[in-house]
Amino acid sequence: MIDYAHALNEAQYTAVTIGDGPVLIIAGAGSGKTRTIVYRLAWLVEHGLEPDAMLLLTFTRKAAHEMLHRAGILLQQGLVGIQGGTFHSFAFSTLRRWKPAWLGERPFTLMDAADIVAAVKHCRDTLKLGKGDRSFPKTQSIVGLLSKSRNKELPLDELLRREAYHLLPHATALAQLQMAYADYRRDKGLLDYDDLLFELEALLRTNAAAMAAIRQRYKHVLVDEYQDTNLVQARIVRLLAGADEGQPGNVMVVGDEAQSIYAFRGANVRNILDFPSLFPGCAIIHLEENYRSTKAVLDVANCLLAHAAESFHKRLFTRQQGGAAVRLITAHSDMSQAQLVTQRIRELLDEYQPQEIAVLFRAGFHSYHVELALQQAGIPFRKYGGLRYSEAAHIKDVMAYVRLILNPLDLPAFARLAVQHSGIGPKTVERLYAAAQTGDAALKVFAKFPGFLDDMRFIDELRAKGCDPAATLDAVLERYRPRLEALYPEDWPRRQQGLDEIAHMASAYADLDFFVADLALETPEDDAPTAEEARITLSTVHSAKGLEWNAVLIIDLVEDRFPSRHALARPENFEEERRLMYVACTRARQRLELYVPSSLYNRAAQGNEHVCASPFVRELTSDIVEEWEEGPDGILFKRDDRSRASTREQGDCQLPEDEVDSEPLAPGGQGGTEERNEARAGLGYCRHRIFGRGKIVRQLPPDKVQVHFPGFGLKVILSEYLLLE
DNA sequence: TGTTGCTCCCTTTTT
DNA sequence: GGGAGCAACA
Repeated sequence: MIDYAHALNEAQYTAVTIGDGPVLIIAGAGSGKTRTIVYRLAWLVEHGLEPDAMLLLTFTRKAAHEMLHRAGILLQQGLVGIQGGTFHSFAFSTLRRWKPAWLGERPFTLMDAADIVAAVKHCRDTLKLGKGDRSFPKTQSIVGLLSKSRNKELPLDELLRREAYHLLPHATALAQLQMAYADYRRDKGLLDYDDLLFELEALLRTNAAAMAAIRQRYKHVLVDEYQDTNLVQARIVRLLAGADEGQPGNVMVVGDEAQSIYAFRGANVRNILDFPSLFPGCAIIHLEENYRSTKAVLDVANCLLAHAAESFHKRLFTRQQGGAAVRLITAHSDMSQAQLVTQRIRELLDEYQPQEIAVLFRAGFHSYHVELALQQAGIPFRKYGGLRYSEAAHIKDVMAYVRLILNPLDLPAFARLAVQHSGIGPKTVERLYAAAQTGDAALKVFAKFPGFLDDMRFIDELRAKGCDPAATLDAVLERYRPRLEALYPEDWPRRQQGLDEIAHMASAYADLDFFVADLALETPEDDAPTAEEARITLSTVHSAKGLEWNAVLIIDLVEDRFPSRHALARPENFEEERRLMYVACTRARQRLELYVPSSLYNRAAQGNEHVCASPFVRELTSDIVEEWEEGPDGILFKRDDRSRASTREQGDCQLPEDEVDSEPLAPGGQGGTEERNEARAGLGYCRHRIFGRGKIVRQLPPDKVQVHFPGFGLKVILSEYLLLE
């Protein structure tokens, strides 16, 4: 038997050994949340619950695997049968078992990000929406809006009113697109990420047999990162627990509202706050002691939360005293920042294993310079977040074959293959696709493109053979090889390696459709269990969620980057950036270093552009961070307290609130101003200091100017001297 | 009419 | 580095 009382603190012990019924665990960063879930799984098994009667829903598949693995070790037995994974992967496997009724006999395919973009673009082109209109949003942003409207469950026009006021003139067109895109998926048997969740909910509500079978199977449901669930996910939890039928429900949810960082995709903090009222009689347990970080790290984290608009009534505490001081490092530029980071990592490598070091950043492309510098220094790294592995062109090509084998109606895949043959463009694709559906009339159109006809025959053969995933991938790779060499004469061997990796992964699957779905649902990074050399980690903060390292370096802590410039439009977005910064800092166990470049290289300006330090950094007082600065010779030196005060004044671009005279901007107004005059300025907005980019609309004598901030939907009068640059 | 090639512009976060 | 738009070519 496991000695639970000895292994856990009091609160953790209560959580692990609590009886049936709903439980809410509020777990601060580093408070042993994973440990608690792992022991809970083990405890349930020790107390007679069959492993396959548990459902563990986590934020990434990796997290689920990790927890199941650790619970298995505790119990000294493999935990066969526990269903663990993301909401999306659980939805996929459930829907595969109980297909949505509207599909009839047709197969369905899960779309990946690229398919969704291609589909929406197709709809946009077909409807001829926004042709030649530069103010019409890009396909990518449209995809984001459509998904957001579903995730937040707001009608599109309402969403636009709230979050994209400037797009209101296009509301009708976008609504049209939304419908066309829905029809498109329905016609072709395609599901996007959001469909998975809504179809699962529909299934649980309407298919009594399926519901009964699922309820029969899962006696306990555990949900991790509950603060990042959206409305439909919360309803799914309710349905699974049977709460709608008045049952108490054996459901344990774990989360931390201070770490909610997915509001942008519809996550709703209300879910965790409202849990007690939705599940009456639920037990609430707080895990507050931090076991991860030193006091120096927690001081910084607590300082960030203390400045939050919403109070979290939360301070992390630790018994670990002191620790290395948190360093705040100012570099000349993003280039020299990369050099400093690389140099510092070299030093840290004397002290830590590579896998104990991470560099974190707000957006994927921010790490570009650091990647180069590390490469030159010969320091191996692995990057998470940003551009995905499966989004590489050659991988998409190969997967297009595979998808067509599964679902002949998959238009994005069909188009992808077709346009590779010369002479086939968008119009011909449509004719070919239509012909392919009707059968015999096909040959005439296809005859002009024998290469493509061959492709189709090849696909039909493979479909008829019904090969296993490994054999299918082998056949497709062999066929694709000549094209790969022709397309990428320089680096095809590297790409071939990636393809071989994909083929290897496929061999772990019995069913092709699960393989395709998994590729869309999660980046296959946790591969390489081989004796590969250890690497340091580069990661977006979002992808670093739930992970921890001994040494964490956060880079590009400047305005417009962290917080992201997109977060300036609304105060609540700004608050999410703050929580994101909090998440980033609390990943560190022993060492935390914050890097602030004073300038960023700007290609358009052909030079370095001065940038202000992130407002989050400016909040940190000199008693909790140790300040270092890059000297003219590129060597770091420690700054004394007095010099700090003056640099802070200089870096602070706050505008006194009484200087701001703002009026809401009429929708559609002020489109396409020719003024080349760009201004950066700060203006008081609510209680926050928010900075953005605006255009000078007109000069107002003697010393004021009117500036339009598209991001705010505002025109403001500013004193000229307050403008930077 | 449809395809291909060229240039300009912007670049969040994820299932 | 990729998407969108525009102009030249088949």
